[in-house]
Amino acid sequence: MISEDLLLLMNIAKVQAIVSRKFDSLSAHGLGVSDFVILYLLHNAPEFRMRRIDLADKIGLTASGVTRLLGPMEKTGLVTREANERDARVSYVVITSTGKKIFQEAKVTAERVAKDILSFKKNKSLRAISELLQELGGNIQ
Amino acid sequence: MISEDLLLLMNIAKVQAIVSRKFDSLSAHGLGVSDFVILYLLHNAPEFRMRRIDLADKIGLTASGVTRLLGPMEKTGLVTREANERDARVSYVVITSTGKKIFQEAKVTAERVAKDILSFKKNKSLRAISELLQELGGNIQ
DNA sequence: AAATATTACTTGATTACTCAAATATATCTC
DNA sequence: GAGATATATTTGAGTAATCAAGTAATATTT
Repeated sequence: MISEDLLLLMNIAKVQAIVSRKFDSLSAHGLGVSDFVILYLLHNAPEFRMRRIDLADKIGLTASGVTRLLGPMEKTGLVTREANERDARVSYVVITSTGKKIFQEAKVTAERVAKDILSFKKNKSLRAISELLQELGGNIQ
Repeated sequence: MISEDLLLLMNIAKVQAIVSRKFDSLSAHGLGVSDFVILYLLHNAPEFRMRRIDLADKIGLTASGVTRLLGPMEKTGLVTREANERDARVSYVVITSTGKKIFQEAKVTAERVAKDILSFKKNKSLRAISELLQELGGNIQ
């Protein structure tokens, strides 16, 4: 009927939909999942800054999507904007100290959710992806 | 800094974002990814019909989301609505012959995209999920 | 150095969802 | 069999993204 490849990709989509709803608890910190990942990336970036385009690439969204996400984050003071002296097209995103603080707080929540989702994993070594997806609710066949 | 579990989930999100953009080619058939999956599930369901709630569960979305998706699909004649004689709360979704035809056409496209995305997989046996995600662009660290 | 192409980013219009609440029906409990 | 609870679905309001097109600056070609 349908290939294993296509099935796998449909199941990744399903798992992601389920998982992203579980991360709704990040909203207690005023963050969506993508906001959290952005803060994570900036927190680990050299000088706490990245170009928008590199951020987009790293997080797997389009430049447009990143622009939309950053708007509210600038407004609430999680990140700021800084120009590049050599190239006026570029504007860096920099995480603020508020951003770092919120990230640390949200990380606790996110880790708890992640642990909860993957709790069945225990000490077994890494399984094949389809088994993992199966256990995560990816059971389209 | 951050657990492997959380990293894994962030990478699933990233991969899904990348993959779903690649499936944009389904729009040539007037479908989004979720529309395609709905048609697939109905196509394989007994009597080509499912309750909305079961569809939601199977696809991994909320009942609300399913309602929103089905509206346009009813309008374009891919599916119809049928009542349950025993339980007036329930309305079945049934795939139409048009829906079946469009599904078969879209399946060709979807299979091509899936094959393209997973082409590197070749005949190797299933790899561990993080390696797979890595190859799919899930390289957040 | 002028013309062309490329890159970084933003914007307008749209889609695909979410949650919380509402509605309607069915099922349980006493 | 009346009242309380549970289930299936829809709706209102909002969020998180998309693409295509636009702007502005830089880099490349001629």
